[in-house]
Amino acid sequence: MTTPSLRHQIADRLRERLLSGELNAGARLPSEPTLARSLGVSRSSLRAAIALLEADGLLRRQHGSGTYVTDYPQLRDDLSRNFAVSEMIAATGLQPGTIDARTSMEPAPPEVAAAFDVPPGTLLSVLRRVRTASRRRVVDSADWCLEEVLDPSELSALHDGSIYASLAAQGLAIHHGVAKISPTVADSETARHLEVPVGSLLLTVFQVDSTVLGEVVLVSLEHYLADVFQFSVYRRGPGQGARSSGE
Amino acid sequence: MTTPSLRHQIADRLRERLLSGELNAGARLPSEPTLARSLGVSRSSLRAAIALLEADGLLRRQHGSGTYVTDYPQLRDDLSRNFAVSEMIAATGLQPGTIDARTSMEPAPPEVAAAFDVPPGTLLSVLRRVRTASRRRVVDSADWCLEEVLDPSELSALHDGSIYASLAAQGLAIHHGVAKISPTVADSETARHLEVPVGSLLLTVFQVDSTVLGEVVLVSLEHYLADVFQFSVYRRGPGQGARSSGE
DNA sequence: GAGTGGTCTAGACCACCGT
DNA sequence: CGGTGGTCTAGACCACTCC
Repeated sequence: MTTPSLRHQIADRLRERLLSGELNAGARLPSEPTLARSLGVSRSSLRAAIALLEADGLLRRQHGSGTYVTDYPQLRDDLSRNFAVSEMIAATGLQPGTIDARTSMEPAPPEVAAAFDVPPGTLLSVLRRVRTASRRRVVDSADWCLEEVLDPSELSALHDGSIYASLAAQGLAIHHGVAKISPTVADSETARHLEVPVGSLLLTVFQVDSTVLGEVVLVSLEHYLADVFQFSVYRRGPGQGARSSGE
Repeated sequence: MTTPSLRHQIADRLRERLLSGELNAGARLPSEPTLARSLGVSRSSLRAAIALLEADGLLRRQHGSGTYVTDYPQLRDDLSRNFAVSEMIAATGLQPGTIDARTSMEPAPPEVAAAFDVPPGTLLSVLRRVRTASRRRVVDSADWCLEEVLDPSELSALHDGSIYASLAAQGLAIHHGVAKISPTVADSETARHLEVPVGSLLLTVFQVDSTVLGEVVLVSLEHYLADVFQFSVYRRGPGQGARSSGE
C-alpha cells in the first residue's frame, strides 16, 4: 500500500473536520498561512489540498476575502461522476440488483463496431442484463467488449458485479467515457425486458469507455426508465472551462 | 485590460503550436525542465500551463514517460461545456435563430420558486422563446429571473442575444449551473410552439444557474426536439473525480 | 492599509517508465 | 539505470476585499 500524497492526507483531514460539523456551512477557514502553519505543511501543499476539496464542491475560495465552507449538497445523480449503473441506482436510494443476465458472442452492430474501430459484424463478447432497483426492473443494458479482453465465460462470472473492476484487474482501467444521451421510447424487446408497455419513455445512454491511452475497451447501451431516474449535469459557466483537475 | 497570468500566456503559446500542427497528434512534448528553460519560465509555471491544456483535453501526461499531444477531437455537443442554447444549435452546424419571443411577469411555478427560494406564485420576469436551427423550430424555452435583476422590458431588449452577457454586465456573471435532464413528450402547448405533433419525443433540460457566490440568478426550462440534437457527456472513470480545475 | 487568496520562482527529492 | 512527470518546500510579490 503506497501512502497517499500529502495533499490528499491534508484534504482528508480537512474533509473530516468539514463533514463532522466542526466547521459549519458558510464558515470561513483560517487563512492559508495560518492553516498551513497549524498543520505543519507548506502553503503550497495546503493550497493543493484545498483545490481538491474545492473541486469536490466542499469549499469555495474568494480572492481577497477567504475560503468558505460550501452549503450546497453534492449532486447524487451527477451524470459525469457516476459511472456504473448500480451507482446510479444506489444514488436514487434504492437497492441495485441484476436479473436476466445472458452472455454470448454476437456480430457487432454498426455503431458498436465503429466505436471499436473494427469491421461491422465482427464477433464481440456481449453481456445483456436487466438491472433492478429494489426489485423493480428499471434498466435494460448491453455491454460489448473484444473477445480477447473478456470472453463470454469471463463475462458471466461477474453477472452481479461491475465490469470495471474486472477490466482494471487486467490493467485496462477505464479512464474516461463519452456518453451520448437521447430520449427514446421502448421497443417491443426492451418493453418485454422491463415489463412496461411498448412506447414507454426511456432515457438511452450510449457510452464508449476508454483507457488512459484512448483504447476503447467497453461499449454499452443502457435504457433507463424515465419515471425512475433523474439525471443531473454540472455545467460550468460561459467563459473557459476545464474538464479534469490539475495539480 | 489586465494582463493574463503567466500560466495562461504559456498555455496560449503552446495551444497555438498545437493547433497549428507544429506538434502533431501523438507527438511527445519536450521534457518539462527543457520546455521551461526554452520558454524562460519556471517549471511550476509551465506545469500550471500544461494542467490547463490537459484540462482542455489537448494534452495527456504520463508519469515517467512524457507529455503527449492528444489525438481526440473535442466534443462539440458536450453538455457540461455548452451553456447557451444557441451554442448547442451552432454545435450541430446549423444557424441559430430566435422567433416568437415574449416577455411578461408571471407567478412562479413551484419548481422555479423553489430554485429561487421565494414563495410559490411570486411574480418573476419571464422570457419565452422558440429557437430555430436554420429556420426550423427546434427548441421551446422559458427563462425566469427576479424582477430586480432583469425586468421584462430589459429582457425584451435582448431577444436575439444571450441573457448571460446581460447578466454579466450587471456583475452577476453565471459561474455554474445544474441541469436536470429528462425525456419527455410534447404537450399541446410545446407541440404548437415547435409545430410538431403532440407526443413528439423531447429532451427536457431544467437548469438552475448561479453566481460564484451561489446566488440563483436564472432558471430555465428548455425542450429540445429529440431527433435534431445529440447530447454528449464526458464521464470520468471510476475512482476519484474532480469537477473544476485547480492550480 | 492590513489581511486575504493568487501567482511565480528555485531547488530538492520521489515515483514511475523505459532501456 | 537515466529520464520522465509528481510532490513538496520556502520565500517573495501581486491582486483583491474589506474596514
